[in-house]
Amino acid sequence: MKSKVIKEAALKFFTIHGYEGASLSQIAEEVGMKKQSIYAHFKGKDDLFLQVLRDAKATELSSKLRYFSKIDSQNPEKDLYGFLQLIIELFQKNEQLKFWLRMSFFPPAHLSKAIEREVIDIDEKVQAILENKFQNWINAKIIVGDVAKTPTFAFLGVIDSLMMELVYGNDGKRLKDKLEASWTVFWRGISHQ
Amino acid sequence: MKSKVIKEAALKFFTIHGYEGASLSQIAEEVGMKKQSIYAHFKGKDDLFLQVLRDAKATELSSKLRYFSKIDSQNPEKDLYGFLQLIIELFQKNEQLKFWLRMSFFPPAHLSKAIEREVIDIDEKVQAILENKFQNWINAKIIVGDVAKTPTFAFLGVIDSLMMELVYGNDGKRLKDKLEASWTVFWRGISHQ
DNA sequence: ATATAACTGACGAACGTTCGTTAAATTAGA
DNA sequence: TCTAATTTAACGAACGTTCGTCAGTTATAT
Repeated sequence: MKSKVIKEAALKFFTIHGYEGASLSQIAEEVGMKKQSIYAHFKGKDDLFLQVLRDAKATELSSKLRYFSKIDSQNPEKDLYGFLQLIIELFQKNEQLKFWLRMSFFPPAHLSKAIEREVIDIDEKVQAILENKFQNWINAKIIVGDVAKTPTFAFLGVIDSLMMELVYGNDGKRLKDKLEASWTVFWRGISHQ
Repeated sequence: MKSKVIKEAALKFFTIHGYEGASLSQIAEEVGMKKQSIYAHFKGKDDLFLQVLRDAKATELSSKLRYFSKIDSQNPEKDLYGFLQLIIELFQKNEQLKFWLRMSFFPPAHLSKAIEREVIDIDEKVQAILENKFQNWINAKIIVGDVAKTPTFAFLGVIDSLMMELVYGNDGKRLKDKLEASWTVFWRGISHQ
């Protein structure tokens, strides 16, 4: 109960200030208690951080898996663009994806190994799903190409650029323009014409 | 002279640990002196950081401008792919681009405004150059499209995804694969066929 | 001799963490 | 059901350490 509130505050400050920049006293103050009281719920700063990390991972993974299981996979144009919109939605609905992104690329040094493991775990799962779907679309001659790896990696690149735009600031116009441009060129690049 | 060595050490630790995670004593030890001696060269941590930031900005901007002034702009396939390779080279030659990337997206909170100004400054310059070149290529019917903004933003997206891959780790194979995939799809997406 | 750059020493503040204590909530036994 | 024992969650105080910073002093070099 209370530990959930602490984790929410921790998520916020870890996201804004990073691991080193976020202090337990800040987090505790946000919740309305003293920093010592955090130790009644967590073994220390690392423990708190890793629990926040694993929560964020679980949220992100389940969101993506749910999306892939929901779609019928017969219309790549709709399915893939919908996936990009899902990411935008995830980013704006909660802070977990932004936290995840920050820690994926700039982890606290003494926890980088543990973080890397979690990141690779998600990345491989998503990549495998996408590669499978692209292979089916190629076989069905819905999109062009011979190996599924090319559109998969290119699409992962579109996702990366979208996330960079999301984290960059909240210029909604610019986000929309860049997404539209990347998507237009990407789709033209993998579809028959 | 010595302040250059200090800035190099500072660049290293700011890049690895971020502003809050990097300490003056670490930096001084790397150089072989006491942290108090840094104050003979810089007014404080912020001053050191901002000078490192502006050095990184200058390096990045001049590298990119030099590239654009060097090419003949008659062969977009070669020019654009060459620009991507320039970025890889910049990333591996010095740490400044990685530092720049980290601080662009996750700046220390109390300096975020000053950093944002510098980032926008570079971004706008590069974007303007690219947009101009793309417009010329469109007019010469070398690439498809009606408005230059679309390929420009899409290419900026490819750059973003490339940088994410560069910062992600040093799996050279994966970097090569993702770059090749993104480039293949991007080029097919903007070229006649 | 003057200026520059390094040093030692010390400062207040903040950090994460541990301790012992208190008060409230929960459980156990009669 | 009433009481006693236990657990939980918060607290103030303090720990040792590190942080960035400043003042005064010594060494180096022009």
